Amino acid sequence: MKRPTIADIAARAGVSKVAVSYALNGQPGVSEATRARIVAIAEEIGWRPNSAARALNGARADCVGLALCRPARILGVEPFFMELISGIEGVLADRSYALLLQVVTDHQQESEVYRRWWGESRIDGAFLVDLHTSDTRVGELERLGMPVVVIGHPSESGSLSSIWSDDGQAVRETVGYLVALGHRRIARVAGLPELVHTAVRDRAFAEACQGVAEPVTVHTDYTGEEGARATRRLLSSPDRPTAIIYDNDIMAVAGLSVAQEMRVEVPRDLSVVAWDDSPLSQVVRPPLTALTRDIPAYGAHAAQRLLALIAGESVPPYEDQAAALTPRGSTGPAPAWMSRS
Amino acid sequence: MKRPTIADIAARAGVSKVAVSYALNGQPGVSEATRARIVAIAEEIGWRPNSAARALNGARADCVGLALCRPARILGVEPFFMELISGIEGVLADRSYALLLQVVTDHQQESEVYRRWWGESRIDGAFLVDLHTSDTRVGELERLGMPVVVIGHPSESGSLSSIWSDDGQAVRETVGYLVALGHRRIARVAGLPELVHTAVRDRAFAEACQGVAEPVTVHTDYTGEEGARATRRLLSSPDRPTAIIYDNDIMAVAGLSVAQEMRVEVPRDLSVVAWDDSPLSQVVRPPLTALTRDIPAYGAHAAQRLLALIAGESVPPYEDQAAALTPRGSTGPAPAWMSRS
DNA sequence: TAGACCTGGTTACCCGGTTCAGAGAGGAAG
DNA sequence: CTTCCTCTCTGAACCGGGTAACCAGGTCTA
Repeated sequence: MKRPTIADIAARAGVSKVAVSYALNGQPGVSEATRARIVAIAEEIGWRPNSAARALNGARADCVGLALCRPARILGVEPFFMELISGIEGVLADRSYALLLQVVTDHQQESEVYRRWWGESRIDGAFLVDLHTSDTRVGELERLGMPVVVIGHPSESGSLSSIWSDDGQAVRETVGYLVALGHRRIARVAGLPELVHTAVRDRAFAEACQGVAEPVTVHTDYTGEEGARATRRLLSSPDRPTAIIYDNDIMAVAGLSVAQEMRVEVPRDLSVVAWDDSPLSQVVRPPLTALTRDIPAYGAHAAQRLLALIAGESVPPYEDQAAALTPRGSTGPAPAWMSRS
Repeated sequence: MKRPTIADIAARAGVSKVAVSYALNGQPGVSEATRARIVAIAEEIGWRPNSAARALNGARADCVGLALCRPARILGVEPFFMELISGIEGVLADRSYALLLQVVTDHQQESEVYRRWWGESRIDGAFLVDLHTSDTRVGELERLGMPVVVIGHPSESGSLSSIWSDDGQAVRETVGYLVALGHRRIARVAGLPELVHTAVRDRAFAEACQGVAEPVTVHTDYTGEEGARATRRLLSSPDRPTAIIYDNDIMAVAGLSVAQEMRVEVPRDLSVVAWDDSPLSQVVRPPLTALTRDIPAYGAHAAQRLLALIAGESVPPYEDQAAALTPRGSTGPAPAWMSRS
């Protein structure tokens, strides 16, 4: 049971291969009657174009690539990537584009994967995520000449097209809110320091606190364990913070547990803010005040841009909506003892 | 800057295309000296085989497919799939296999995606997950004649190869443990009832409780909200359960919050068990007793089997390790008032 | 009535790599 | 000195589509 080809259809319809090709691609050159006959036969024998044969003629691969360079244990925990992927998928599926995915262990391997996929014409373009400061991948991808959309800050994307959201804005909004509530010692449990968006948040955080609050930033690897450890250390310090901003929700939840374990009541003694909202933020007690972003939409925009790029359009950097603060039960006025200190 | 082809290499080396093909594929038919020269040139100009051209000759696509049929919001929350995928990736990456991923909205679309990928010879095989009772996809895939590994119970996999783990065993172990702790009213907040593994757990749960405890099962859609609602209802009933088993960890965490909100202390008044362990289970307070499975390993085994199947080997159904109970702080002896009831 | 122009179809060749049937060259055996 | 074999290497065909160029016949226009 071989796969049917256009030659089979041509034989059945009593026309040449070319007529079949034109008919099935909606090109002019065949009568409507013949076209209908050919389409009916194709339908009947379940013909599908062989993507390899098409690709050979320089056609699109109808596929884009994404290599993820994070350890599996973090990937599994952070909803961010799955949400991003499902957003990307939503757009790709409409255009029958597929997503080629590979988990890699380091940047060198990641560049190699992209080079291979592109070299083998398996993909028409790719996404680049988790930008590092002075990222080697940017240069490599620029050299390939492949359409790429960087999901990250344009300042580090070189000549590649990028999509980003203003994390600084979100930081300022959050700090402003906490300061208004009377908080003067605010800590941030941040993610990996080598990531560009961590650096952006770090800087914005320091600036936003300038003159109104004492900022403390602790870097972690995004896992709950490190989030818990950082929280324990922060809450044990003599001038402990009255508010903590966590760079993801899993760490915020971990921090919340540590606070409970240390008899620090949230939000009475400590306010907690989580970056990136997920159902998780809402099921814990108290529900977490969170920086909400529509991540699937973010992915969808990135996908649209990549497809436009592949179609040959020029795509300027695009700033997506910044995360917005969604106040819930985990934040409140700074504790009274603050004034005494 | 066109991609180099074997013709370019042939021209440079002063030999025919055929010699180049043989040389680069390690086939006999060229002298070692020529081979070395050709390989060196290929290396130098950065040649990569065009996968399309290879596929055209009936070669493998070096790619397998996975279509996920779950709403995005659930995908993002459940670590299961990301962990499964990273396990699959680990094996695929070693053999330079890629994973083609698509999120679909229903089974019909899913079958269509597989049919297209296979028809277009984009993939050499696929995984099938989230089996339903009397699943239409099984028949469709059998008809395609494509190598498929079903991640689910063999009884519903038809003639397709399958990999599964004995959820019944895990249920029995958990119920036995709870009964030994004195629990007599045990509830289960289960997942989607149409999924085969939910049905398997349902049955095993009913059987395990036979004669030793009163089982109650509530079905949900795996989200925290429904988990919370189910918990609220269970804890409000006059003969409320003293232990609840949740089908995933997000619902268990939600349930834990509901218990706290209702002043039901865990584990004093209520024991909680989560199915599938994740860092999340360990960061909440108290840490959750969980049914631990090595999901990445599960995915890895599935991938190995699929590759074997593609290689033409016959692959019998494979039973992976059952989930093992990892007791933590959320389970304890049944409350004293139990004896009065 | 001749030339230009559509219509519906064909032939020929390309894409990049694989495979198969030989063709020379060189060496060993008879 | 043949004959035969082996080792290298090549030309041609092929995989399944796409595309350019062309051609026969009918229609329109000058």
